Amino acid sequence: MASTNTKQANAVKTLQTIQTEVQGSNRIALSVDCVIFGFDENKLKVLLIRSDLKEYLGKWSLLGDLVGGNEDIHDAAYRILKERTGLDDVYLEQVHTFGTVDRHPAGRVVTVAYCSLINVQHHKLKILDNELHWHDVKSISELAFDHQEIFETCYRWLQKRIQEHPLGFNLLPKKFSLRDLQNLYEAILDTKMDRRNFRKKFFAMDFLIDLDEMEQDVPHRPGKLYKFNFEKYARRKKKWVGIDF
Amino acid sequence: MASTNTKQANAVKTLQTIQTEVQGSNRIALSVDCVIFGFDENKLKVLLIRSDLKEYLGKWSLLGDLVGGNEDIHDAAYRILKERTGLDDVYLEQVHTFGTVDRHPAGRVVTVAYCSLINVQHHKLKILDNELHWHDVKSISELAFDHQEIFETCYRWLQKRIQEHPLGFNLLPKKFSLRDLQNLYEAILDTKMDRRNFRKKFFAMDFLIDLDEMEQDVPHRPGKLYKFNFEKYARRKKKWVGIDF
DNA sequence: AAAATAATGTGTTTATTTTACACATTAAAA
DNA sequence: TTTTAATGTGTAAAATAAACACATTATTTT
Repeated sequence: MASTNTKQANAVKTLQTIQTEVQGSNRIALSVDCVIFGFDENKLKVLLIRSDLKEYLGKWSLLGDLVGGNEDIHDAAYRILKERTGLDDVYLEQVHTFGTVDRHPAGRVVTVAYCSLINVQHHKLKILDNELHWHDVKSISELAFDHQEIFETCYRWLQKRIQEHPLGFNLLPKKFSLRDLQNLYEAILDTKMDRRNFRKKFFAMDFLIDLDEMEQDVPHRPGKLYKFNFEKYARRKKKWVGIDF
Repeated sequence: MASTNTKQANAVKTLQTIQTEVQGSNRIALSVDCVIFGFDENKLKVLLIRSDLKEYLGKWSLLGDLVGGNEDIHDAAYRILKERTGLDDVYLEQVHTFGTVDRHPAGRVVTVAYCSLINVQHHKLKILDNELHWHDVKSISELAFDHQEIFETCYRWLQKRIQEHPLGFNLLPKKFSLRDLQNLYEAILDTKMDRRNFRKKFFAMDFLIDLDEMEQDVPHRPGKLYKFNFEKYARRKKKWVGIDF
């Protein structure tokens, strides 16, 4: 609870003083953990790796690594993604920082959780590591460290976020049908929606571009393909006040 | 961009190996910065302190401190609040972590930003530090370090958050009038609202308890006083899906 | 004491958004 | 050719949000 270095709270400090503190004994290992979501076979997946630690053998864990002393935390997250998935043009967003004292058996490690959404099809071409596995989010349990908590925080974040921002399209191929899109939302939110109202809603938003193409090789009547108009979305006038607890 | 310690990505590591890394050279100073909001004279305020650093003399900065090597980051945030405001039963929530390499002149310091909402009346009794000042959020500029960016991130967070959660009541006295509440929302969201619709909305939510008391010492017809029913709010059934970009 | 003032407190109408719901169409499969 | 299982579309009802005006009350002013 107590830190050693600021009981005389308001004395004016010199850069010298601060430097001493910053280089002092209470420096902490900082890591980044990535919760990498994918969407495959109409199920929401998360990419896990068998724990690095022999002590956690058999447990799955998030993809993480220490942040370099000279490395931006955001860069660290991208580095991990690149190393693990081979992808470098991915959606990535910081979610939360976990800083309890005993969360890591090796010592004090504070970790910053990032969420990433990737296109599994795209990724499959590059995956090469059989310690990695796409897990169905519905059957996640008993992760190593506090990764269960981190995962749950990120999953809740995704559920909320996807309702307010067009993140989900990062999980789909560039061209998708409205059924694909609805399956995605239903999988992430774990609910069923009315097909007609769902379509009406997205058409009304007017961010979908009709590609005048049809699905190929589907075992039923093919649906039309669309892509998301990110440019138009960026230019939207954002709606504002609406109190709703 | 590169860290030294995980190029052989998938080798199984022992606790020993990890410990070496965790105690290694890339440990980082971690700090917490608190964006403390208050509401006074119908204006949203933020509590700032003259920079600790002589080098930043004249600049205002957020209230922060290094996190102790054995201190939970959340505890660190509470500690700072307690030290600076004398208050310990405050609303506090983590917002974002800022981790660019050069954000602090004294060396590598990654900082976790927390937002706090406090009751200024309550706080005034305990304030004792004339290096501290409540600034109107509308006239914030040129803060020390990257605190301008941190502040703006937290302010946007508050604007969004207050529309979805009953945070705002932490800024008001326990007993408040509906006019107080509307003034609060108008100040935070920087907008005007229709009084009748505002009241209708909050009454419909049914989380306000009518105290059967009136305002005292106001230079006009006194309004009724209410308090927020946090217990009932906690038991609400939360509404769910509603896609709206 | 009366009149003027400046706020509180309330209700209705309209527009918008959301929900519920059913049938025709198309391509693949049988 | 028939069957099947999906796509594609429209409308009515309900709920929510927005626009809007007047009576009431306590204070202040005259």
